[in-house]
Amino acid sequence: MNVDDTIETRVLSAADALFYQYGVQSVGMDRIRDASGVSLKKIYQCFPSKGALVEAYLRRRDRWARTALEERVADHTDPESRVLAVFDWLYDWVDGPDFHGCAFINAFGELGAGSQGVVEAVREHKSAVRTFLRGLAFETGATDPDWLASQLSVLLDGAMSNASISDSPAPARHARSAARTLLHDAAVAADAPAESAAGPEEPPAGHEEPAAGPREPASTAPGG
Amino acid sequence: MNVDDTIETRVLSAADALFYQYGVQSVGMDRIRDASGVSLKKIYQCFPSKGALVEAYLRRRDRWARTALEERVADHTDPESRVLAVFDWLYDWVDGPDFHGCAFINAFGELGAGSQGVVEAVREHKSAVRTFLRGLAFETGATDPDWLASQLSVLLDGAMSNASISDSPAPARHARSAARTLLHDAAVAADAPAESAAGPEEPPAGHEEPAAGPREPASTAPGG
DNA sequence: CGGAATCGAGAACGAGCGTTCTCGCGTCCG
DNA sequence: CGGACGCGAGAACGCTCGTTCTCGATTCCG
Repeated sequence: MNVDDTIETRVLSAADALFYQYGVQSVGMDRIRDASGVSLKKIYQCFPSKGALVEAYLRRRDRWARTALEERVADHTDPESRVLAVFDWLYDWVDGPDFHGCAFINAFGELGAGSQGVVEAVREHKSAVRTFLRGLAFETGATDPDWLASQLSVLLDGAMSNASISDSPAPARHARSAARTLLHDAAVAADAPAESAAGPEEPPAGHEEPAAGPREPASTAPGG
Repeated sequence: MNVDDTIETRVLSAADALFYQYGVQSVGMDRIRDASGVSLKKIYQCFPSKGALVEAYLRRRDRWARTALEERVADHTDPESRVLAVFDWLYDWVDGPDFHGCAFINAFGELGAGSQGVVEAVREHKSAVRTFLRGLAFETGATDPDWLASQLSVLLDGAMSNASISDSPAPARHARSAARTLLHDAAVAADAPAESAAGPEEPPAGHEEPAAGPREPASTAPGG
């Protein structure tokens, strides 16, 4: 169907579908051969090892997600709508039949402590998304676009995990409404920086430190 | 050292440390035998298969996280402080040297589509945490404690993922500040339900629907 | 003391996987 | 026409892993 129907593309498409649905370690090269119709010999000519194929899979996902995000955001001009468009895109993706969580979070959890290339690809993707969010946050005139972008990034990842586990798109809505509240709060703080809306003990600027208690979870953790 | 030093406990402790740090599929039973000092024969007497050991590991993590959360929250009486204590606990955990993300998200991503027991354990844990959050949200007098609890759950999971990937405890702070904003917003909405603080087009109650665009991500997705 | 049960260490077994090699078969250039 | 090359299908190899079996050694109870 596609004009770009090279061997590399066919292998990558099959690997993407299988890796994303079943996980990397559960999918063998023979399954990729069966799904792509490309012999093992040619697969290993394009990708010298399974690890290289995994990294190419992640880079492909990164390109896809970034362009999809940018296209979806480009439909809006209002800064708030542009931010919320991210979460609308998330909803549509999460609501689709073949959503299985964030491929990068999954790959990191599965192979994190053992594959340098995977760690790099995951970090690159997440930091690219956050950079993109930072630009959107800056457009809204938020007082601290970096902080707001980090919060939005937390919402994005959390919504993907929650949606995958609960098998429901509702977390995308929860994240969207939370994002809207954060946007309004940042805008309110930018309009009236002298005082926040509520809270009897509130430093006017900056984000206060967490009160680090004496507990050390590692000592009582099961992993200790 | 521990009084409860049964064979089962020693096996579970070793399995917990290894599964959590390296992932389930990357750890073989021989490594658990070496780490626990319990022979394979006795391990298989306690746990009839590796899958059973994995499920016991997840249940143990569930008990640990729930009791740690409850203890930490019990130190506070103010409803807002009780909610924020959850994120302070998260910060301490995430900041520890042996934090490797959420064991349940990791296990689900790794084994999700293939192990019924794992899926059940993960869903039980996540729904238990959300029930706990719902109780805290109810105490704050929020208009929609269910919705607020879902938002907090998204923040929790997102902060764990972000912290694990970025290898930094900062996402816990981002989540905490976002949680505080959401709390204040919910309280404001409860105090003055007629009108929200900002936004020219705002339904006063309920959470609006996302504008589902004509795009279908599955068609342009790499997995399609 | 004696036999029976238990135990730990490790071999064994079967399966799966990543990667490479073999072997026919078709194809293309001289 | 002919030989060298490329190709796909699949076997083969080496490794790992989950699970079970073997085999001495130890221990426990009558």
